[in-house]
Amino acid sequence: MNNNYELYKVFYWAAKTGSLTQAAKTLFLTQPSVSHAIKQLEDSIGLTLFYRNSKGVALTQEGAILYSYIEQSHILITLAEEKMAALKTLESGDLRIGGSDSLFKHYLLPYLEDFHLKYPGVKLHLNHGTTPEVISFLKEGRIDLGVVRMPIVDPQLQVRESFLLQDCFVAGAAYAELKDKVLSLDTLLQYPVILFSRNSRARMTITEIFQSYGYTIKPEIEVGSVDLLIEFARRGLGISYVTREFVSKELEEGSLFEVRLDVPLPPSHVGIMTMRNMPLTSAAIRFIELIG
Amino acid sequence: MNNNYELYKVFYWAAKTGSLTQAAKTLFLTQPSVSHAIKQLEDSIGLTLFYRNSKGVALTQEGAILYSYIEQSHILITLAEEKMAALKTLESGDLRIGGSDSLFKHYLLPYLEDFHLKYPGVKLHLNHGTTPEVISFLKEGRIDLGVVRMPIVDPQLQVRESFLLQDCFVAGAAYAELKDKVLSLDTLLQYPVILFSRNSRARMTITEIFQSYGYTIKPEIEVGSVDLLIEFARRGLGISYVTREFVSKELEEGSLFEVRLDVPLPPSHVGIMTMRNMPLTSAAIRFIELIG
DNA sequence: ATTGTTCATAGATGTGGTCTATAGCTCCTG
DNA sequence: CAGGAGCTATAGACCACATCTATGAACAAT
Repeated sequence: MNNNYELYKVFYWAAKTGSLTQAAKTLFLTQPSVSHAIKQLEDSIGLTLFYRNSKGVALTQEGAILYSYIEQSHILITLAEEKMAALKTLESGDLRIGGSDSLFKHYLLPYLEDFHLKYPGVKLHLNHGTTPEVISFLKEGRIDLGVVRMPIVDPQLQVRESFLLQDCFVAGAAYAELKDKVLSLDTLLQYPVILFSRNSRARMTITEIFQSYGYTIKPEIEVGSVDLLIEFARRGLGISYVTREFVSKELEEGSLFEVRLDVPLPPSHVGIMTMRNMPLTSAAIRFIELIG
Repeated sequence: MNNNYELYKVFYWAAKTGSLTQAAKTLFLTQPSVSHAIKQLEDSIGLTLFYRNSKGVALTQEGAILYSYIEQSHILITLAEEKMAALKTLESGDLRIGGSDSLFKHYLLPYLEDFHLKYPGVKLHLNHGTTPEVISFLKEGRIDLGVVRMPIVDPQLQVRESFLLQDCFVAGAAYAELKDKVLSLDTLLQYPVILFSRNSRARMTITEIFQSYGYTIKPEIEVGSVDLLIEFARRGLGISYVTREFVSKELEEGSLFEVRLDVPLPPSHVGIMTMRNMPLTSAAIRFIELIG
């Protein structure tokens, strides 16, 4: 017995409606097709499943036993189809994003809020980590997409450039004398510099920039979060290297000002990473469109 | 979404084996057929279910959710098919028989034992009742077949003639003087007659026979079971009208003897009744063959 | 490089699911 | 009792579509 499952669908409706004619209407078939399908099923099983009379059909004992199984099976398939539809329309599902805390807080938050309002059925899972950690999350399949600073070079990953971010040095009132100056790199190095402690993209970038000009940047203070970078700068503990967009509020209100340099600091994109050649969930696709 | 269930079978095996090629082998298809089927399913659902690589396929998040449903569904269908096979081969099932106690005890018992030994997986359900009761059991679908005395005339029923039974009058030692005589009906009526009390086929038959000869038979004693008919005759309380085959033991051992009459008592068949135009279960078919 | 996997694609093929038409049956109704 | 209105079964025709063969492309391993 290696039946075409389609026959069970026909059987289900014939049994449920008690009529081959009704089943045919439900399935958009003709009555002879249904009659034929039922006969096929009966032949392959080797048992009579229905008795027929001029009012329709009724299950035999054995047909009723079969129905008790097929009914359950049909319910599951129906649930599955409903679930799939829900996943497709984002009434349901999961979206798992990896990234740094600061990107979540300063850059992704509005998008996350927006997405959650539009698709409240989709559960959001945020996993923070450094860029290499996020990449391994992706490769392990623990997240659907990663949001990190460019550049990323990994043949397994597909990276979409998103928002442009500009890092810069900022200071607070304690260094007000620098407000209208344009500093050279070696001048800057005479001031205490506050850098992000972890192996972040930004930390690597600024180190490389100084090296390319023949200097070595050594922070006076290292801190573990962007919030502390900002806070320390405000309190006059030094000059922090931060992403300008993350301190826009402080720059506006004047609690921080940008320390300009005589060399350009290259901007960097936020990259949306996904696994190359791996299909995305509907939720992930939609979220990336949203950021787009 | 109104999918061909057959696609889910292909999906199940592709997911389970993690390989379209393996799934194809399992399903006795070619790999392109499976590939095509999966694509069809994905298109109709509107979601990607697998990601493909050179090692095979793996479920996406959404595919995994679908699989969790389809797997259960598949298990149920497999169980259903196994159950059907068991029903067909009589490893499982039910056989519901209606009839009189005396027929069960004196006639069907060896067949029931035989059947039960051959097919221990089939549960036997015995429902006793008078002939009209058994007929309604049948029509209500509470039994698969009825075993009663012929003749039965009912257009809804199909009746197979089975064993031939011969009713006769028997007496015990108290009436030893009748042993070698051949009695006329009116002579017999001078003795106390013991008849079955209920509206049995045998009771009706003997009443009609006497009436056809112009006599009325009125029992001295009426009893409610064949066992009592036999017991009362043995104890000399009268002459019992019983089925000869049911007292064969007593006739052999001499505790009862047949009272011969000068008129023939017509034999009657045991009839196996089933509903006309209603398919029988495998168990019922097999049992009827066995009696055949 | 070469070989052996994998899945995808294109196009040919033919099977079998579906159709139309019709018959047979039962029940109901005027 | 004839006629109609349900129902299912059967026969035969047909064509859609599931499946096939052949091939390509990508990747892994040797």
